[in-house]
Amino acid sequence: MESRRPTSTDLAVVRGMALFRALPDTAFRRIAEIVSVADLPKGRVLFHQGDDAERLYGVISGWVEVYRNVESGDRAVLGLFGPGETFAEAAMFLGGGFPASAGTAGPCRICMFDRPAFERLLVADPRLCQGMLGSLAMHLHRVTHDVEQLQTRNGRQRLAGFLLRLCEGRTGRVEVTLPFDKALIAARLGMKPESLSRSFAGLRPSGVRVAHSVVTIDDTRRLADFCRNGTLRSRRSA
Amino acid sequence: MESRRPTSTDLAVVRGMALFRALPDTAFRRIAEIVSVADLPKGRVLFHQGDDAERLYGVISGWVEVYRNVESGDRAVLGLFGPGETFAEAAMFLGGGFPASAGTAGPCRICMFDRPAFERLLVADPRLCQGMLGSLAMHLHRVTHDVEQLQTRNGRQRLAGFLLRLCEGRTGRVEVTLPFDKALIAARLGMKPESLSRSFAGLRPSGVRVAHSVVTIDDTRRLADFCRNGTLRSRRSA
DNA sequence: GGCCGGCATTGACAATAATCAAGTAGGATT
DNA sequence: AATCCTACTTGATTATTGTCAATGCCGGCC
Repeated sequence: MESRRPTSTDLAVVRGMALFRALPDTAFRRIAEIVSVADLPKGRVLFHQGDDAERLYGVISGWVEVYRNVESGDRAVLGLFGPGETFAEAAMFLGGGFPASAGTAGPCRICMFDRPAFERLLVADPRLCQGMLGSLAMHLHRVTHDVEQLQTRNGRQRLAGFLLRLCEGRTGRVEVTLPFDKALIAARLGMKPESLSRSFAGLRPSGVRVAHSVVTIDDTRRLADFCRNGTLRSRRSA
Repeated sequence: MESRRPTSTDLAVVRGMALFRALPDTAFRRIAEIVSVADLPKGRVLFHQGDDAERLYGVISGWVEVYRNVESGDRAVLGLFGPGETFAEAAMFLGGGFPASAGTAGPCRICMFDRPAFERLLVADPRLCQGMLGSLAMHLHRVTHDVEQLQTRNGRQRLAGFLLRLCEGRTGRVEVTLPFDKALIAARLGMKPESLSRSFAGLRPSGVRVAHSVVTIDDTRRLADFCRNGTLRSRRSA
């Protein structure tokens, strides 16, 4: 993988990462010295599960997919990471092999920190340590949220939740563009592509229409309601 | 909740927790000074989601259940913690409210660390910080594993995996005792109690028999095989 | 012992999702 | 324009799970 020094625009993104946000400028300068970036096309593998975890990664632009191949042959998508997000912190911290694989879900620019250099900074700066704790805690929350979704919601509801997160706070009538392939979305939501198609169809009564990769949501509140209560009936609750 | 000072046996368990394992004795003495323990009956709530995260918890003996109540009325069990394990680290570190609730899954003895005192030690000792990072990383792995299971395996397979973990390395013909209610196991595996019953029934052909809370596994290898490959057919793979 | 209550199982059915097999629609290539 | 390819959709069928209702089983309690 051909890597190069970061531009100042790249550095601006790195500066905003949860890991480094709390650092004072002087400490961040050390970080800036050890980061390298690379532009990658879609479908490139960053690391395989089992590889030595010798790097920490971050996304400058585009999306990265973290997944595991299970023995039975299929793939569990554990996370999708976008601009400003870091991943593989835990693996790098624990050392040993990566517990999962990662690859690009589209063309993207990533940044990397070599383990030895990063670790030197980590032990030397308690604030970086705090940042690392914060990052891990956030990842933990996110994954925990996935467990909750998988345990308590059906496919349609999980898709509704996914679409609503794409809205990023906008409400009412919203049009969003799916940031990656539907097959990947399906895997991310823990279902097969066929089921995703049918789930989209099942959301039509809740005001969701799809054309190519553009999704129109008539009313985010209505969709949020469906996400919670399942079918269109309103009764039921604890 | 009536709490008291830890006995030396309690402290031995605390000493072995991943959070503190790497600390030298002198540093651990500080920890020992701020820990308190409490004996609780089954069904006691430790904290509710939303409560101020003012404590870090650990289990001395028994089992604690961490769960979330979702709007639609049902409950997602996010984790079960046994002797020597800590939980709520992330919440305590991030501050704010607990993202989930916790309660005892049976009679148990827990230990607690108040946030202000613990945080003072945390910022003062990089090794404690490392321990915290290690703990969070482990939790992250565990939860990630749950996502993988939920995404790629059906109920029977997840139950098989659960039983195998109860075997703790023993192989061949093994007899295990379920450490808590079946309703809780069901919730933990992301299914309804009825489905758990049927899953147990479905594992009979793979050499699993249940009586009360005692499960007999004819051959762990056979069960592990089922856990991977699903049905009893042997074909298929990547 | 007989009664009661909680947990657990079973049965019948509906809902949800996987599987297998065609089909369709774009986009790129030639 | 004809083609090919890939991503996606749809249809038919089976497998898996949830739901609701009924029952069984065991332990505590009178």
